[in-house]
Amino acid sequence: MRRPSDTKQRIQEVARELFAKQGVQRTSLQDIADRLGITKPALYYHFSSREELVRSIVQPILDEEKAFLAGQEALAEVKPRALLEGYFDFHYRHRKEIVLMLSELTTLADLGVIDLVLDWRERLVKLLYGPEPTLAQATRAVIAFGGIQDCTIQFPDVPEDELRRAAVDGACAALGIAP
Amino acid sequence: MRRPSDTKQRIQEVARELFAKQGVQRTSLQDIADRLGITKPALYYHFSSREELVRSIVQPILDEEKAFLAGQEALAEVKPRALLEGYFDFHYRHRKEIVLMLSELTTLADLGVIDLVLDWRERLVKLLYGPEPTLAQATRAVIAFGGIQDCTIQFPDVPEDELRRAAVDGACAALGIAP
DNA sequence: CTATACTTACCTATCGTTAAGTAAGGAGGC
DNA sequence: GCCTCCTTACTTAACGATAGGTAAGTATAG
Repeated sequence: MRRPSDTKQRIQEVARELFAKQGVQRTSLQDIADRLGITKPALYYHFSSREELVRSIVQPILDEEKAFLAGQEALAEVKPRALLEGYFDFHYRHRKEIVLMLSELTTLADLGVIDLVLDWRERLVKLLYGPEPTLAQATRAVIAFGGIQDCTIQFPDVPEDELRRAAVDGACAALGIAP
Repeated sequence: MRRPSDTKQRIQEVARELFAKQGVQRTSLQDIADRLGITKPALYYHFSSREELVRSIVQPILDEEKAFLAGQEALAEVKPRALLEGYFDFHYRHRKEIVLMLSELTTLADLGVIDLVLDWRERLVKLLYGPEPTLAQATRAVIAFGGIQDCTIQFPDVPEDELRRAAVDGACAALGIAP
């Protein structure tokens, strides 16, 4: 037996980097292989297809968001500020991958990302305002959650703690609840 | 002489539709030509390249946003609510094209769209809070403007007037100003 | 006759993917 | 210590499909 290599992880790192920089669609397997100093078919030793490589990067994040939502829904009572903070933390942690997901939604349509994102928004609103929110409530929620997400992307140089406070305060103001 | 045709406009209509539905990158010239019942090289009679076709759809919107911002900056005094309403109207009017721009930012990197969008955000913040906004002010602005944009995309079935009131009210709340 | 608005045929480049071959190196028998 | 075997981790070569793009020819209407 030969000892295992860390090539699979390195492929994912390079893919993440290139996907974020130049887009999923515009990144060819050749680009990734060149960057690693290996050949294109070598990628097929580690991933059965290009799609599997993309999925291996995106899927864990989708699963984590799913788990976060399920956890919040299981609570007897939702605390809005805690929900917003959890939402911020998740999006801050994965901001790079989230940028690439948002900036190429159509590419990831095969993975069902679009429907998932729409579904999340709906469930988040319901967590705050119950099953039949008014238009005013729904718009406030879109502004608050969308705004938090935007903030994690928009201010790369601000320390996490400081940004979390500012973003969650802003979201609270949009929702009309005490910070 | 033969009379001019409206084919050029029809190409743009079909392109807009397909770009929005399946993405810019995933839409080939063949797709567009097939949909119109003409051949691929016929597109080259009306547009010198694929990129020129894409640009012909995106550029007018970029120009309009630029003009909107310049107009607001030329005002002696900026009225926040009026700024938010103007921002809403612009984004509502072009929401289809804006979806395709946002959902494929990397594809449009050649057109400089990413830098433009970042520049706009900066100028919008400065319109509200002057040249050196605090972090709290900058995050509020991102939440407010990003939120308005999200609302124009998120609620396709809500009448424009109703949505404008709800979205702008929500943005005002995020900014902490009277609706 | 001439400009318009195409079509037909074809080019080259690149894509994801596969088949087949190979160097490296630990495991097990002797 | 050495040989054999098998797995790991690749490489080389090539495939078919499809992309954007071009050159040359043609039907139509003023």
